[in-house]
Amino acid sequence: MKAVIIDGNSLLFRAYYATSHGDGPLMRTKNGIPTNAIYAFSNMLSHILNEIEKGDIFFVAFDADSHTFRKEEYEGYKATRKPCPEDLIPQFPISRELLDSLSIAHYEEHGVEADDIAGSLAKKCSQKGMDVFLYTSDRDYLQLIDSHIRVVLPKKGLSENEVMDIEALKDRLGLTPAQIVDYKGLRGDDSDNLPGIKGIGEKTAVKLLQEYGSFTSIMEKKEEIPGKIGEKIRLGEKEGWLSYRLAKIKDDLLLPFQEEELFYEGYSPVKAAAFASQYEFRNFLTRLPKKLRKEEEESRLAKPLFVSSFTELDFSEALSLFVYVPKGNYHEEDFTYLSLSDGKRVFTASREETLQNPFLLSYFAEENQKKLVYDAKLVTYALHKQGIAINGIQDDLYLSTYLLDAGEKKDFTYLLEKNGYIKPEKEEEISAYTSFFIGQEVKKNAALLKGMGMKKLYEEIEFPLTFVLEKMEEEGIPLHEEVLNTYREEFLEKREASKKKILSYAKEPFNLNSPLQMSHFLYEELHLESKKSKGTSVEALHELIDKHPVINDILEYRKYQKLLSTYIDGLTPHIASDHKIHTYFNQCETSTGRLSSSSPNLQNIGAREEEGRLVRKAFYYDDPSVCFVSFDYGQIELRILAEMASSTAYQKVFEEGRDVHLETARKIFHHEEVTHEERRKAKAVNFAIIYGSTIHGLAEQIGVSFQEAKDIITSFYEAYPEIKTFLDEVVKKAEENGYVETLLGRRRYLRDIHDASFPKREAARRAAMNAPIQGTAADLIKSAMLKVDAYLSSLPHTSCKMILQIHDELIFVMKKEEMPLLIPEIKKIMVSALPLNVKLTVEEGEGRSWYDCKE
DNA sequence: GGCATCACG
DNA sequence: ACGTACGTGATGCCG
Repeated sequence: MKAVIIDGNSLLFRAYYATSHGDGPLMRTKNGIPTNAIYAFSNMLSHILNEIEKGDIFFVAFDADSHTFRKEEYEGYKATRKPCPEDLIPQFPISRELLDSLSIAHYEEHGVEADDIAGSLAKKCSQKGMDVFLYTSDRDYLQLIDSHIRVVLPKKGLSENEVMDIEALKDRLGLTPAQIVDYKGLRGDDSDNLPGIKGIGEKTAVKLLQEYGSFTSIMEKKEEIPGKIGEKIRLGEKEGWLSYRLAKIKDDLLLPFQEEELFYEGYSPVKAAAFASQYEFRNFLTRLPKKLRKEEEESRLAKPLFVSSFTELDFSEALSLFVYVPKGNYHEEDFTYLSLSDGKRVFTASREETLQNPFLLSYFAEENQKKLVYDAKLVTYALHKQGIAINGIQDDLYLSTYLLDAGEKKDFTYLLEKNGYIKPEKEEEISAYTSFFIGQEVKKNAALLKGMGMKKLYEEIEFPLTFVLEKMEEEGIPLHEEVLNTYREEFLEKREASKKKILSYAKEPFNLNSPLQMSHFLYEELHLESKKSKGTSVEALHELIDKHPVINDILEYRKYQKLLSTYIDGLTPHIASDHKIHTYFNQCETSTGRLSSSSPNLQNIGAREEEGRLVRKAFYYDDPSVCFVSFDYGQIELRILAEMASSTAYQKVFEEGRDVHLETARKIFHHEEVTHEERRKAKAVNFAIIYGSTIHGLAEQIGVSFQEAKDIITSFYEAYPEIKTFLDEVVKKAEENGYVETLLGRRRYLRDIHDASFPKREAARRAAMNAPIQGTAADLIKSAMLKVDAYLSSLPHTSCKMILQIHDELIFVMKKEEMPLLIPEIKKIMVSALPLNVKLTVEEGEGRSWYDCKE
């Protein structure tokens, strides 16, 4: 049998320094609690756990505090130690939580040190014939070694250890275990501030011990020892004895427990999961050995009661419903399984079984039967796809998990594992287990969201919005393939012409799509040079534009290649059998609260350049009386900045309907008459402010010197001082709380805000400044979408549908005859979607195709 | 699967 | 001494 005994303090210190940097710990939770030592310590523990069996002794000893019997006897004890690092202190109590979460025994006692506790236990275990392993980085422990006791010292990388037994000790130091104490009596110990005998160093100490055997026999024969050394011993006798006594680890403490109480019985995956979740250790659970899971816990967790009829479920409260679509592509693929659970029992049905079960179908349709789901948008779409009506969805675990921390993983297999469940393999099992735990997680999340001030954001914005997005995805947008085909011809021709020109400058043909080969062509073959960038990006190519005619051809080639690959060939396969594009509006993807769009992305269809914009001509309705109508907010992020910063001067610009970039230009250039160029620069300044840009970044962007950029920023903040105050406050908040928030309380955590690396920290600061602005703009348009949707739903006969959202823009399909009623109403709803002080404007455009919506 | 590039707000 | 605008998704190389 094995006994593993750990010096918790020693290993925590070791763990701390191994994972710290000049600037402090390398890890913190999103709330700023340092966790680096705990993390490394937990890795050590899981390492050890992988090497023990149930029934072995597993025990951790700690120092209770610094008042020990040694300190009592000798005031100088450990007096030369550096103070404990500030960021390690809060990790001591957490280390106890960690051990408790793994059901590992630990003990500390006022007045004695961890060594004494560990030493006393080790001796007892040794006497009982157990193999004892003492884990520590403190070499004092070497004195405890005997035929059963070994000391395990961590090596540099922490992943490797050095095991010291009697043999190894003799080999390495030439001493027996008992002589470790003798040695310290003679030599002293700098780290514990033990003086030893003055004038006796390493060499002399070892020599004396080899000659006389022990400290006590040296002292007995002190009068016989000749020369200077004898003199020194007699002179330093008192200090020697003191050091000898203090260096001796107690091995006869009376401990208030029996060894049998320390047998390791395994850990509870639930408790371990709760710890991992609280301190944000993502891989913690996966590193723990499965064989040490507590069985009763595992069975309680992993084995819901499977029932064969869904009528066996308890319907008195909301049921959890999970719908499994293999790759999540619910537009194209059918669901394979769905599961319902009341928290104890689980019922699973295949798609075929579902469709043949009329009781199940009527349960789905019933509004009064409340359902808790993971991804309500998917559930609704997947069921609608089979012609199944679904009502009464009350809560969405996917959405609430996203709101709690947009940066955290939230796919259901991850959540299953994180909560201590085994990782199911089969689709049917995944479905079953996920439905099984949705209920309890949804409740936990609701409480968390409430505590974090996001209850309203969840209940009144995100949750209802998911059904609006579902409708938009189902509705889709018509795309005419034959129009795309005409563009394909045109773009192909132009691309090939450019390709031919480029290759005429090259020695031999090469792959123009390869950045590597392209840069070889530019820099090696043509010997082009530029001051700054080395790559082949648009910016880099512009640097070279005057040096060689091929650059323009490359830019042309790139343009048509992009259009062809992404917007012509990329879009075509997404045209569904109804001749429409059904994009996915991802509601839980971005860190700021924006939506994103994928498969295909309809939020980045050409708009800035004419040829890219042409693609929009392929989006139109066959019925000529049906139009695209777009509404976009003007300078939404700048207005929100003015609002959040409470800058009345900046708000006034908008209130009076003035050109904001022109006004900024006047402020930063200090004159009324502004040139085109000055307005362009001012526009860049406004963006720079929103993006938290540095002076350097701005200088780079608008092509002025560092000093000029600095003056510009200074002038901007002189004109609008509240904006500087606001941005400073936001960064301060990020540093203090670990997160920033939008007007509606949406959070963004910035873990890198305390990072040791300067660039990472700076990036986090910029993100901190931008997130409240971009996120509040997202809050605003989401609120508008809900209100417009409610308005359209209130109209009994309208055929108008909201079909797209592009961050600051909403696009509708509308019958011409309805426009006079709907357009002003939608505008009104959008500009008043949230109660703000700053004035909002919405521009509207309409036309047969998407292209025609803007002039 | 990561990187470079480029489309959008 | 470091390297600089925020947020996305799709495509095509390359190892």
